[in-house]
Amino acid sequence: MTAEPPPTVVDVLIPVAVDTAYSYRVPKGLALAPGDFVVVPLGTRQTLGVVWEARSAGGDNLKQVVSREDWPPVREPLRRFVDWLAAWTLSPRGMVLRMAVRAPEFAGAEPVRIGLRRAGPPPTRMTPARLRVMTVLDSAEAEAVTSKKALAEAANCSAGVIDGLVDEGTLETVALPPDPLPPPPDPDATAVVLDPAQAEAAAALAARAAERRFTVSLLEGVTGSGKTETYFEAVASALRSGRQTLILLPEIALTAQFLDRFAERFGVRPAEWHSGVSVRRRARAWSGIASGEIKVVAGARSSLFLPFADLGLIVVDEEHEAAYKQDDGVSYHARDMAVMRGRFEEAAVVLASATPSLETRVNAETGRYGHLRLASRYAGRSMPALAAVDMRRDAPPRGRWISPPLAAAIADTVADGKQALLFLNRRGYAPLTLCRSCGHRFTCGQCSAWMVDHRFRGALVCHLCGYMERKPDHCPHCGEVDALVACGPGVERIAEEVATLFPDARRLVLSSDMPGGTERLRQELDGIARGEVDVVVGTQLVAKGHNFPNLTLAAIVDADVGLANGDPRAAERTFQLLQQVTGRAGRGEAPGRALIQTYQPDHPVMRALLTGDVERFYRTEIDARQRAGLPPFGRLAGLIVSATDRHAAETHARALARAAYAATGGDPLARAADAAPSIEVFGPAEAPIAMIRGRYRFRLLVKAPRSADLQGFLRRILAEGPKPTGSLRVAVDVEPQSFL
DNA sequence: CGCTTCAAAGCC
DNA sequence: GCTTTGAAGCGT
Repeated sequence: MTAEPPPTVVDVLIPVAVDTAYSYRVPKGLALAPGDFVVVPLGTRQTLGVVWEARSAGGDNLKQVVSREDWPPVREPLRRFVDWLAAWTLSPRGMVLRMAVRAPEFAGAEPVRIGLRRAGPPPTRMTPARLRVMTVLDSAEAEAVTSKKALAEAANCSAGVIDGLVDEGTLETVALPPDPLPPPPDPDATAVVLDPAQAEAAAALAARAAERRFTVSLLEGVTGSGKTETYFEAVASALRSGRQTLILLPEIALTAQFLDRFAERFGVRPAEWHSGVSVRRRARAWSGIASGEIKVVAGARSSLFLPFADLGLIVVDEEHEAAYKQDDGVSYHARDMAVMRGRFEEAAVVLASATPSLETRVNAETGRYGHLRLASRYAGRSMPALAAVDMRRDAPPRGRWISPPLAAAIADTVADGKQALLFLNRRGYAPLTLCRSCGHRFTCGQCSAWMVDHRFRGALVCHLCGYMERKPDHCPHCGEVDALVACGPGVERIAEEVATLFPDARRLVLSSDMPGGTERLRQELDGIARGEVDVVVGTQLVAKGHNFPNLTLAAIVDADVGLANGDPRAAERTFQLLQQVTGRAGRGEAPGRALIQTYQPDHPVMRALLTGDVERFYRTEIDARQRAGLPPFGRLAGLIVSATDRHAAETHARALARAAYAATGGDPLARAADAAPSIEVFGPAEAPIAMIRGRYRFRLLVKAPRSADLQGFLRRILAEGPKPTGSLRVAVDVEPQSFL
């Protein structure tokens, strides 16, 4: 048996928008294997890349690899995942690799932390601030080494005082070793108490997590059934077999509350991975995950690309959440990609939700996924009592939106020292402003949608394209002063109504456009959980996987919003959202109730919510999907055209639609249900335009009965259709479906 | 004829 | 994605 000759040529995938791996010559004395991080020349610059393939032949006229980075290599399952994901989303492999290597790029730059310790006699000139610093240092342990910032904080002085002491020679700086990693989560840290239904599901999941085999399970449990505690037992099982776990959460659900719950069960918090984590901590986490020392990561969708050494379990919490869809750059659905990552890693995947998506339900029903159910609430707690308020009969006074029955319910709740949640999926004060004198409607100059009154900010904002202007005091059309009227409610207006009705109640408005970003939002959510608010008025983000133990009333201000917006998922989304919101009530000791204000109490979505006949709702929706050939039975993809110029985006989208119809032999710009034999294209007329991060997006939906048809078709129109120019970009977003 | 601007074409 | 390149636009 002869030893394998060392590779002389390597194909290196580079994290830029290129699909092919480039070949480089390996310099003598450098041993390279697939997965190794390398620095290679690219054009005039040098860049980081990953060895994708290694060969031992030819390559004389190639450029040479510059060096090898001493980082843990990208393991084969992750490399295959990158390849697969790129093929599935029709994006360049380099762009997918980019998502996996963004963190280690910072790793090399991790700054050394500076600590301080006593080094000499007290300063000649002692001041109160200096004395405080000395006291802090003396009271600390023998090796009193802290960071400068921490020391300054402890001594209640500025960092300048400490610098002064260093100059005097009283203190000296030392390079701190990196903080030792916290101990691994302990599967036996606490005695676990589960009710029989939970215990049964937990045992099944734990068994799968111990199997070292790819499986997918749907954990479907009503709100408050203790899904989290149940899947924690799968985590414990993975820990016992020494394998790692990834818990995927929608970004917003990654709160202190979740981490604390984890810590209660396992003794320590899991490693965190989301946009709010600092570069240094991310670099630390990255290497800990790659080395296998970090056992459990709780992360947002970007954590799908982490370099796990031995991933045994992936939990996707709130699997139905639309937030799992990544829509810029590479478009992917994190839940589905989690399933595929699990497949490549031979890991168990658990999808958890109270209101699973239709495609996951179907996958469970057909036996492709395992199906575990928790039908009732944990610890004998009951589901909230549900009631509809028929707005045709119990109408609120003119210009008000809180009906008398709802107002009474809020009054009872607050009087009882409990919390009430008013849900309305509409940001701002009022969705429409018009002039009482001439009837002029304020519309967006850029995209003709209604301008939404944001009274807190004193502005009119277009929710479609983001255009914003100061709110004028006179009508721009007829010049009349003080004639502008706000029509309809937004959360701000509901909050105003609450203030009028209950002046003494502590109120909080939560909506995604709130200043302060996700960090502030997390704090507010934690604040509500601590009972610092009486009445919360919020948009959909209050629906998301948060536990408010003191909340006993959940009310839907207008349940009909979103039912008639043309989205093929409108009914499913509305049902999921409202079910999640009503499920917020009564999670603690006290029983909860939910009120649904609607003008259509007989609508199937309301019926399902009110009667709790979820099965019938799913049945109806799944049948409708099957008839329409939509996912999970047919395939749907979006061609997303985006540009900084609206006209360019629209024109290009139309041209692409034309190319698509031509390719199907169909009739351009008509809904091609009958014209196209196998591919159906919904043209731009059906596609909403939106502005995200300064770019107009136009979406062209393409429908096909089979995945292969769709992939080939998209490839063809992308190759043969009009080429995007300038700032125009085209991305492909494949809707979730069964792909296993 | 030079200088700026902007989109297109490679990158091994 | 980034860098180079080359053609078009504009002014002297």
